[in-house]
Amino acid sequence: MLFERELRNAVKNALIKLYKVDISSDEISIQPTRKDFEGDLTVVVFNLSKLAGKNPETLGNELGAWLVGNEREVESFNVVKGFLNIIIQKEAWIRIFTDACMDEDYWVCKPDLMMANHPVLVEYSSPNTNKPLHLGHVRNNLLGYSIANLLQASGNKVQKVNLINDRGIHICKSMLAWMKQGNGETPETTGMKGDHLVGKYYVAFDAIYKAEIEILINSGSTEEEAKKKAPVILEAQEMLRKWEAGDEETVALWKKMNAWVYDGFDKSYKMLGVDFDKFYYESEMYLLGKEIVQLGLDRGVFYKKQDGSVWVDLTEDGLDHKLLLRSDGTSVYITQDLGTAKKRFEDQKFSRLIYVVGNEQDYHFKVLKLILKKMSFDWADSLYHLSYNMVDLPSGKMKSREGTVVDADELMESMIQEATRITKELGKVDDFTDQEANELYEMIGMGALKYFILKVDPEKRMLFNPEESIDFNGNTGPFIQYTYARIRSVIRKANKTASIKLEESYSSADYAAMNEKEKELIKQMLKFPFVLGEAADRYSPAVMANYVYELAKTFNQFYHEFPIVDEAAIPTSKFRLLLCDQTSKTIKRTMSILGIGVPDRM
RNA sequence: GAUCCCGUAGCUCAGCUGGAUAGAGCAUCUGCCUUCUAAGCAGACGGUCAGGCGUUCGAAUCGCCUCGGGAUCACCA
Repeated sequence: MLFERELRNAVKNALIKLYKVDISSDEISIQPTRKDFEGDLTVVVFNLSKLAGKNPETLGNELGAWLVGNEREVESFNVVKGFLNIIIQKEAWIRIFTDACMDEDYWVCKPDLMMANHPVLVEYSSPNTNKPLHLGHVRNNLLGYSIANLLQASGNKVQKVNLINDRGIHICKSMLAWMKQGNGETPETTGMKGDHLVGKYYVAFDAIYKAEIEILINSGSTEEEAKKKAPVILEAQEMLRKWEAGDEETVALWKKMNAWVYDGFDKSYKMLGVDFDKFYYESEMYLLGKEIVQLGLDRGVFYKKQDGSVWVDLTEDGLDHKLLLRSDGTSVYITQDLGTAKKRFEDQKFSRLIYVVGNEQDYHFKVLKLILKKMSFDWADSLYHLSYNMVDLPSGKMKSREGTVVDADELMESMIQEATRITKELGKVDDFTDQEANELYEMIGMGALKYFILKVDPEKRMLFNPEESIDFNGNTGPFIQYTYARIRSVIRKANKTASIKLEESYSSADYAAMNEKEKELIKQMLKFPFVLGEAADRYSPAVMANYVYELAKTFNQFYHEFPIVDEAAIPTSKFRLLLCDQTSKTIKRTMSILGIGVPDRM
């Protein structure tokens, strides 16, 4: 935090000078002063009072007096119940703020050139190609995209990658059902989005499957047997074998239906505003696992059973034995991930590899990392599983097969419709062209959705109630967008006057009578790089979301209380205009990390 | 059964490596548009921070236990 380090050192010196007590500076606790007290920074003196042999009250007063006498920027102090509140000179705040306004580097972390050849890989989205995206994927995509932005903004070179699960039994199920019931339907003939069309047949497969299971059960099979013996599942498995054998017809159908899905995903990604630097396909990666299995066997980390299956013993790490290769020689899920990780390191020499994957796979990634460490790849420690929690409905967990999923496309559509309705009702777009208005509806609707999801800490499970629409008032995306538009509007107004308009440079001597709200705004803006750092460390866009909300809120209070453009008070107006401009920039910058756009008018 | 995550206002969520009287929004109620956008501002109401024990000058935060919710532990992915 601003001034924190300086104050820490000053307190350390004071303790030496006053009491001959020398302690390490991180034993000194400094925090921003709470709102209800006067001050900028607060030194907690309880633990110091023991060392100095003074009671907290006396120590606070003596320390405060010393700081005022010896530190130029400390203006005054007060002591309340063992808390030493320090007041920093207004001039210092203004000077630092105006300097920061003219210094891009304050707000943007320059990329570290040393690390340019060691990018951070962020893997996210990673959908299956048998059904459209749902709300869970939305959280994944928004988080992944935003975290990539976050890391980039804090100086990393970032590569966004999407590992598409395009092969396996699930896609065979859709293919099979389409062959049986599709009558040659395509996205073109039906007008359906490709991913939804394929999803329709995935559901159709399940219906056939269930019906067959029931018949088998009625004719005396147990449920377990029936699930294994149903003709349609056997057909799907046969299809998978054909696919692996490269059967032309099967591969052609697979390519055709996957292409439909990709076309659909493209549209959803575009609407979500997310993108990728590179796509990987499991169909191209799944064989990589075998190499690593051989390597593990060579190194004696893995072992082979009689039946030919390959395992790793993790019991000494408190886990179990884990299968790495089936007895028939085919690879399992984790085998692919092992191979893929190794290949990625060889190709990219990443400094970090971040997997944005739901917390139901915590165990998987724990094992993945552990195995790589056992194989003594030193980059294994650079793997990080960004484990986010589920989105729940009031009825509980979303389940594809029970039809209780919230479809991503429908959700986005309904958000935009809601934005349209409210915007029209408020009469905000009477002078907009149709195109401008539509762009605005989309920006607001998507802003509401994205903010709603991103403001929640990734580790926490969150609840979405489809019955209640997402708010547009209060702690929401539109509130922040509105604040931005409001500021831009003020600046447009000021720029019409010759005397106040926004200028390139600003001399800090113009305004000394800064009020409390102005100071609060300045403090919040100067906090930006610290907040960014914290958000990046914690991989948490929620930190940025909560920050920008606080900033917007503070601005609105300031806006309400003080006139900005006033030709009878030009120096004040100019200073306030600078505050406005910088607030809007900070809002825009933060929102863009969240992947949310802000409008000039709304 | 074992392991991991979570439990803060009626609802949805903040609360950083322990610090002052636990904060927002929504909902309910009350004010404020003839001055820069009322998607706003100000106020009221609302809490045994799941419960207990412990560590500490100080615990929503750290440790242990109990209760409640969820996830994972496949020759599935």
